[in-house]
Amino acid sequence: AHTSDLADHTHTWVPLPGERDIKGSSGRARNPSDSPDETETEGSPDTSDVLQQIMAITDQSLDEAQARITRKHALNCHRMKPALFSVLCEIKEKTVVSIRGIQEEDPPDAQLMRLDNMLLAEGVSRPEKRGRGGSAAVASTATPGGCPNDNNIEHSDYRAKLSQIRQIYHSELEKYEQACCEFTTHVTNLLREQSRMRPVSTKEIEYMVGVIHGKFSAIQMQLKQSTCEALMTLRSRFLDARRKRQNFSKQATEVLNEYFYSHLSNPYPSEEAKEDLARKGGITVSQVSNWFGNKRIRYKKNMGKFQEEATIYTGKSAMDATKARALESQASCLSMPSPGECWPDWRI
DNA sequence: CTCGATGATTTACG
DNA sequence: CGTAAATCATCGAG
Repeated sequence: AHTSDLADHTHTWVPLPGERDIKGSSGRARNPSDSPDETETEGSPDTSDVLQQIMAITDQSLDEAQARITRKHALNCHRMKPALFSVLCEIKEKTVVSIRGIQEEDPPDAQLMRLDNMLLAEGVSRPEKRGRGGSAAVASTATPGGCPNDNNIEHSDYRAKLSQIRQIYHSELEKYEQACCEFTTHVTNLLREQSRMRPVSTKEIEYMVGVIHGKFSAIQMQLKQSTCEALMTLRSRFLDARRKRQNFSKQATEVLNEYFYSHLSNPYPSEEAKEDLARKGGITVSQVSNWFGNKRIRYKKNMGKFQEEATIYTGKSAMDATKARALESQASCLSMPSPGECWPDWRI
């Protein structure tokens, strides 16, 4: 009888003779952690259209204004003009819609900051200057430039697409910035022009400029959102790809099995051994670790299944005669239900 | 398509 | 941290 007084919970996984494998009896409810909403929204489709329309309208307005410039001039020189102007001033003073409530725009700022942070974290955002919205607080956490601890070399594909996204992002951003400037100039000129006809204070012009900037920053936010979406799509796709499995090459399997079966008594390769195996097999160290983890557990679970494989690979490297005896004993208990002492005590 | 093999991920433990 | 164990998700042969 196994004196399993409080059978220590250590990982000495030598199965005791009497114990059967109680597999799967701890049925755990799987949590449906799937995110079924993988919306495939492509880039920023309509923003540039909108922008174009806005610009078109502006141009149109300007053209019309120019077309009627003669009439304006006539109006300007009309003798009643000063009187009318003052009347307008008077009216305006009475019905003054005070320009307040300019200071909203804060609620969406949280989201904007979130997006910005994400873009920054992903390296899409350059350390660009951003004046608006009081987001100056976010600064110094970002790694400036360097960031040499990027350990994954095999991400070149990912990086390529990332830089593509970044490029698109910046070109679009620049476009918007430029459009914003142009539009602002247009409006400013327009208002200045009209200020000769009706009372328009510089303060109001500034306000309008502020409004315009607000609108454009909203567009920018849309841009950022689109970029974030693209980013997330790319990332999820890439992570999925990482999860996607590709069988190792024959060479890798060979090398791994060779090590495993020639170190059956202690199949726990050291870090150096792992590196060596990784190099020989053309895989990464963590893949080696994964492989050994899987191999150990699966070998233990069903040793009979690996008999053939074992003989193959032990025959190959033939070196460890002392370890091979473990194999011999296993061969005798082929498909017997008591794998008991067949197990050497791995892990000393 | 099914189904076992298998690489990767997650969870829990010391 | 590294590992065991369970589980996921794909591969690949039939």
